[in-house]
Amino acid sequence: MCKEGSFSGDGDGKGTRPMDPDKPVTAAAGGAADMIAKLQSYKQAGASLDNCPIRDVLGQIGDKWSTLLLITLGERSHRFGELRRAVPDISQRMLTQTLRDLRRDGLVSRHVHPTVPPSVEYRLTSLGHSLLEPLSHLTRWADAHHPAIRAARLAFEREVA
Amino acid sequence: MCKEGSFSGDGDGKGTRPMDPDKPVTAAAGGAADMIAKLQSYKQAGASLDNCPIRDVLGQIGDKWSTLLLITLGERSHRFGELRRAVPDISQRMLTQTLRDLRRDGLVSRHVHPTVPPSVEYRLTSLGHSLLEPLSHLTRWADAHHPAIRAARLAFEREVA
DNA sequence: CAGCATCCACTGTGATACTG
DNA sequence: CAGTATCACAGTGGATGCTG
Repeated sequence: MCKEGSFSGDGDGKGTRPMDPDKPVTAAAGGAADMIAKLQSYKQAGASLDNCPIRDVLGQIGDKWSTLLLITLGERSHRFGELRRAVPDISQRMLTQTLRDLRRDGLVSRHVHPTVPPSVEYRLTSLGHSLLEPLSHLTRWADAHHPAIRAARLAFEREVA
Repeated sequence: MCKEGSFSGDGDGKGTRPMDPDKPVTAAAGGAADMIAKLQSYKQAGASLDNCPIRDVLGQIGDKWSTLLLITLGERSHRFGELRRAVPDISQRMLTQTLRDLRRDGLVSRHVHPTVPPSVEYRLTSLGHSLLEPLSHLTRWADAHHPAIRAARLAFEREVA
């Protein structure tokens, strides 16, 4: 299993970057190599990769609604109903549940205003906010390469057919 | 692209974003704001967010095995059996299926060597390789903040109890 | 308004056995 | 070796109705 306090097995420190917000993106290959090396160390550390950070985080934000809510809350804090309207095709069940999971992981905080019609405000915690930046790299990639992916899918369909 | 940052000058009445004092959002806002603006434009473009790039990509790499395989293949190309050994707890069914999906999206290519015992080599395409970099930002974040997340989960458990 | 409870369909995942 | 096929099951997500 994964280690507790020190997440990187390496002692050289090249893998431990303490979330500098304006880190240069130039660490392209470096970042990837880092990631690969990290994975290797996980494999050696524990037999199971089930609870390694990568899985843990991706399992969460990889679900259907988390990122959408995270980004929406990244704009500004929203009330429950606002979120429903902001993400129209989410069911109220999933909104509640996803918010709960996000809250559970410390990414979102919940603030109840004791008014007569209850009013609950959700907003990103600092942790949640810090996730937006790495997430944006991914969404930027997704955006940039989405046409390529769709093209690949079409090509694949033809290929199999 | 991404010029539609209209929300930045929001000027809405509640523009006062009560921010956690320990986390200035300044630097992260660059990429993140872009992402937020993009989401806004998606919402306006189509009624459904189902097929927006973010969902499309995250839905793929958010599954249980894709990232693991992507990173593993990022190290070097692997044969089928090598991948099984490299990711011990994947079932052969899921390995096949995930590889197929990855291939479908043009992230991985498949090369059959017509030897007597069939030998198939999988490797990242350039598209797949390009995904490694943004992905590494996320894994780095995951790694760095995993303790915080686990702490939040523990705190949450206590809180509800 | 915000949220919970229930029922239900679909999909992702795994175990096992079989094939080219 | 590199798959495919079948079955079984758990988790996810949607629809609906109810509550404080």
